[in-house]
Amino acid sequence: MRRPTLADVAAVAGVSAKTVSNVLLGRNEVSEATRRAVLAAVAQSGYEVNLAGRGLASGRTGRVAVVVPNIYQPYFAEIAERLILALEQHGLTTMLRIGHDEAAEREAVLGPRTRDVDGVVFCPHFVPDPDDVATPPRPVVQLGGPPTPRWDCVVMGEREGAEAITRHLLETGRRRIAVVWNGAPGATPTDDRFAGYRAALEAHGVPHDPALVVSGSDWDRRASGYEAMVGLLRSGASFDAALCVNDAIAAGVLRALHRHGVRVPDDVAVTGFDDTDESAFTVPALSSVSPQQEEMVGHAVAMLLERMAGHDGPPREVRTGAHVVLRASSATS
Amino acid sequence: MRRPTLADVAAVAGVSAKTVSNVLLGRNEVSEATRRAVLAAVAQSGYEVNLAGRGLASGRTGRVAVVVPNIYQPYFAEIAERLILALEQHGLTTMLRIGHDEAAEREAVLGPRTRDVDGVVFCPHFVPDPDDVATPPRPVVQLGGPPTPRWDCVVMGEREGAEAITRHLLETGRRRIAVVWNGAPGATPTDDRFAGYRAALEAHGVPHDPALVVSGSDWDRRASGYEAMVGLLRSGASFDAALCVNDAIAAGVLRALHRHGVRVPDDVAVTGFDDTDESAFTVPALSSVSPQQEEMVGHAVAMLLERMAGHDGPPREVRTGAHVVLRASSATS
DNA sequence: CTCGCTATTGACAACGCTGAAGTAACGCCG
DNA sequence: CGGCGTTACTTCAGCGTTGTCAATAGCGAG
Repeated sequence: MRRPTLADVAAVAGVSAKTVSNVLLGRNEVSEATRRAVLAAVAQSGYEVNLAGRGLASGRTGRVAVVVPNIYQPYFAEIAERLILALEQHGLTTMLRIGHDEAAEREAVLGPRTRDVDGVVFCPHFVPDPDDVATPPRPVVQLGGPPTPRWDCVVMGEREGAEAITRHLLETGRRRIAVVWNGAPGATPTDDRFAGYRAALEAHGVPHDPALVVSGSDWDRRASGYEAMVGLLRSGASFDAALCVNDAIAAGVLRALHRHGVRVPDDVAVTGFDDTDESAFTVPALSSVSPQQEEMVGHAVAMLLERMAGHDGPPREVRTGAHVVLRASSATS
Repeated sequence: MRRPTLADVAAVAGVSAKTVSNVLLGRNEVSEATRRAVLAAVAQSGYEVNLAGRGLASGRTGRVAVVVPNIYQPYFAEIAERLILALEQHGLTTMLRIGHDEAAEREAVLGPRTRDVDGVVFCPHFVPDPDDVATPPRPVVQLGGPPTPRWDCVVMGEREGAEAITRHLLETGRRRIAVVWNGAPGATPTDDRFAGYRAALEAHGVPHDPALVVSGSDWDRRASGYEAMVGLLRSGASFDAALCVNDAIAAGVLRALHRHGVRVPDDVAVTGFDDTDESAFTVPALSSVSPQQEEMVGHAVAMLLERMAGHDGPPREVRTGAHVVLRASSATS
């Protein structure tokens, strides 16, 4: 049995195909009586629009690409899930693209393989080279990371959040704060967090010791935090806190400290970032910085919809907040 | 500047649009010289196929829906990520659908909103009612959960894995094994795991105590495991092991035990399931059952591709293995 | 009663691509 | 050398929808 088309519905309702189309598109130039008749015919025949046909005729696809570095990290998984659901609310389907490495990420945002989408929401892991970034062929909204003046950006309070949690460490008496990062600061989307850390140190007149900055080989994996912390312990450096770039890294750090008999928070306070579901369940529970994901996603979707509707102003930047969530891992020693 | 079409490429190459199409589709009725000329013209003009047009003409979309209950759980996140990448290898793009609740899951697999896809890969969380399940309007491959005789299934060794890890607990002297589940056994896709547990008990002549079976309110969240274990502790039941339905639940259980001063593994051994990235980083590290995800995904994609290519045999069932990974949480007390 | 306006609806032509079917040109065989 | 199968390509129609614009009806004003 053939899938019903507009023409079939039209025949049932006794109107033209175009009128059915108008009803389904919510055009207002349809009388109430016709609308009802058409909707009844649609329901009766089980009609569902064919997106290929619509796409061809209208030039829009009803699809949006969401580009994230991965989804094994709860932070990105949550973002992606929220985006999928929010976009679905607006009748848009999501094409999830994984920007594993720099090339994949670039390709997903700018390249032709992400074809036939009306827009892109982009959570960067690599920092796009500003000179290199061509104007994308469709609306792009960036979520997180340092803002690019190339397209609309939603920025969480990365700097503020990092500054606040560092301040918390300083105020509870920590002075030698190790930094466990996901790459050399200066080339990651988390540079703003690092800047926040530096600012807090400075405000407290505590010198920054580069020897306390470490990073693992594989960004964002728990194993990477573990490895980095083991390296730091072996180096013999002394420290009384570990500021981790995110919760996954912090989980690895906690494990490394536990394994080496370092007590948390008694000997070393540990903090994470992102306040993922996991942070409440590590042992001890992890202090973290909570971004306002709901709000971030809302802004991103709103801006993308505006752009897709034709808004053509200059790139915008929306800032959302972040607040510190204190748990046992950074309690006063 | 208008996006180039087949006709534009054809003009450059000096052939008909259909010939360009043939080249791009890999049809073999094209001479080598023409093929080269066409490919050069494609490269020169920066042509990219318009999927709406292709879809309309060919009746296929090049899209596949992947339905998972959520992606905040690392297990499903990994599955989804692997599927996306594997399907991409075959030129298919993925529409990720979240089957939050029973209705959403049902709708995503069978319903019309998952429209315009050539096939579906489905990771069940709810058990579809066999009588209720209509024949889906497109190929479906199920990944995990109890197999349905309705479509192709890839089953991991759920029963065997659960039996093996329960046996391990029994062999290391545990006798009162609490079961922390994600719902009442009998109505979840993890029933096979429960059956494995029962089988192991029986083989060892250990009686099953229903009082030791608990489950939290919100399946699969760490908080749910925490809550369930707190309840069990309060009940005053005595037990020397906790068999958890998955790693997330186990993480919550570990936390609850830690909080109540119960030593793991000395007083109580804890085991998880799925061997997610997290399991190596809990304190203590979590024994778990590792499914062979790579293999599962490979089978699923292969079967789906066959179906999409028109294979029309009866539903098939592929079984993959599972093996126990021992870590500190279940070491001999 | 007629004109002109608005509100509603319809006819038609795309949109870009591929399947089916057709057409040359070529080589091979009897 | 004519017929025939094969190869390499082309022509044509149509997939299901929407944008454009024309057509019609209804209605109030003059």
